[in-house]
Amino acid sequence: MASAFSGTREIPHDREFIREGDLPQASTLLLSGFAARSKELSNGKRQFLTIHVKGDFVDLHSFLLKKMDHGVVALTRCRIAWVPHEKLKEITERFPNLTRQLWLSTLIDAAIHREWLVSFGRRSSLANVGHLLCELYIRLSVVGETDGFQFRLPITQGELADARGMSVVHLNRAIKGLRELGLISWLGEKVEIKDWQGLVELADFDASYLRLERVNEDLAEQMKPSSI
Amino acid sequence: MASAFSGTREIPHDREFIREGDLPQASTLLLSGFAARSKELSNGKRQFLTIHVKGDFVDLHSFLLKKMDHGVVALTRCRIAWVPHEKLKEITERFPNLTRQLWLSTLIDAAIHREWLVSFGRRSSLANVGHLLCELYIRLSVVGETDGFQFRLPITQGELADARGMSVVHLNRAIKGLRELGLISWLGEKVEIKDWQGLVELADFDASYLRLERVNEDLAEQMKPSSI
DNA sequence: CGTTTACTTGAATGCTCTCAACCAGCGTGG
DNA sequence: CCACGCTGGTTGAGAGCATTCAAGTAAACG
Repeated sequence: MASAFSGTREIPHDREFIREGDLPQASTLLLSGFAARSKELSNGKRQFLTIHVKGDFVDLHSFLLKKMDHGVVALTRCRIAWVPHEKLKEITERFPNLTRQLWLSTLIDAAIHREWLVSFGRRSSLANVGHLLCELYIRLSVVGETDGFQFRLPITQGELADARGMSVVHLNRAIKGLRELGLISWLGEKVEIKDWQGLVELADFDASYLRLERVNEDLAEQMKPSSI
Repeated sequence: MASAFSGTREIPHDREFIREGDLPQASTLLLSGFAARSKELSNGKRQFLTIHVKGDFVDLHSFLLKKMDHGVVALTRCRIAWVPHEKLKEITERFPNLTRQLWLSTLIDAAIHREWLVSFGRRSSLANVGHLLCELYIRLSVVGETDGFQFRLPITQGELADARGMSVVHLNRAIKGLRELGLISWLGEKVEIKDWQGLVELADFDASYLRLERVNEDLAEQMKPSSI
């Protein structure tokens, strides 16, 4: 067979295309657009757990975890492809190398979770927001979605607030603070980091947790050709 | 060979036995005691990322992530065993089933991270602390370290504060609050959950993310006998 | 004993949230 | 074409939450 992926699909903006409690039979790769893993509390509050960009597996973990402990929502229109779990199982039986890369990809997700935990628990609100911008900048640049220090971030402040565990108002003021420090500019969907070094210091950002070796791209590459 | 584990060691209380930046050549299993993954900021603040109990792999992810993005500190005296990464590699080459179980174990770590993210971002301080108590209660009961609704938690409030992303004083008041609601009692190291249902509701706790199938124990079991 | 560590409490400060209002841009229907 | 309603961004104000500083208590230890 030519590819591990079994199909492709468009997801409209704002659709929660994977739901908490689901038992997916396939794992989903984000081909384009932005998505977020999301968890809701019984009081209606929402917390995002990761923001996904082009090239990310959004629920590779469901292959072994079976039941989704969170949903995945399309923050923009998204294009996705998917790999049946059966195929993943076959990969783990026959291709140890690729298996380790898939495993690694989920480990990087966990490393991102850990940085977020530090942001939520111990960073100031400016540093918290700044850290996310650093993370997104690096991840987007790896997949060729940046232009110098600029990138498109088609996400509302309400969504960003859910990604940072704060209220919209407070998030807005944090952005204002970063602007006033001359660290960033933000017009519509266009974000520009005006002072990378300054932002990195403010946010205590160290990119090494992201493993810039283009893991996900390599992954998609390996699963595409007739190697499987 | 008889076992994937290549040795055993005692770690004294309070020792950070794995450090951020390390490149471990082996992964560590906690045989007894409590440990915490820990990250420090340049301003000196500390954030714990998980609390580990008997039976947990504390740095299985270092097998593929190579470089530790956080340290691991012994909260009590600990007994550990370790598996060389070489051995893990061999396992991934020859034992797909065991490989998936190891992978799963790291996925459960990530699921715990996600619950903590929700706690930090969107739960009240009482619910945040309550949620950790629920989590620890379940995890300890799985490894036979509970007695009814009681368990030993030999961890200071300062450490608990680092695990919840709050100040000691505030953590202390949250515990006081839980006590006053009649949900728990806490004398020295003895914690008792007086009203499990009430605590679960307050904390919005759903244990399914922990995968109670005793994953880690099964794992240790499989790696012990002469199957490898 | 005297010292140390951990827990507890009070008080003041500062951070963050909610509520509320206002503005700008955009699409729609009259 | 324009008025209208909608969504998203921005700001002010007050209330409530969480932090820090400081002090006091209690148990553990040499």
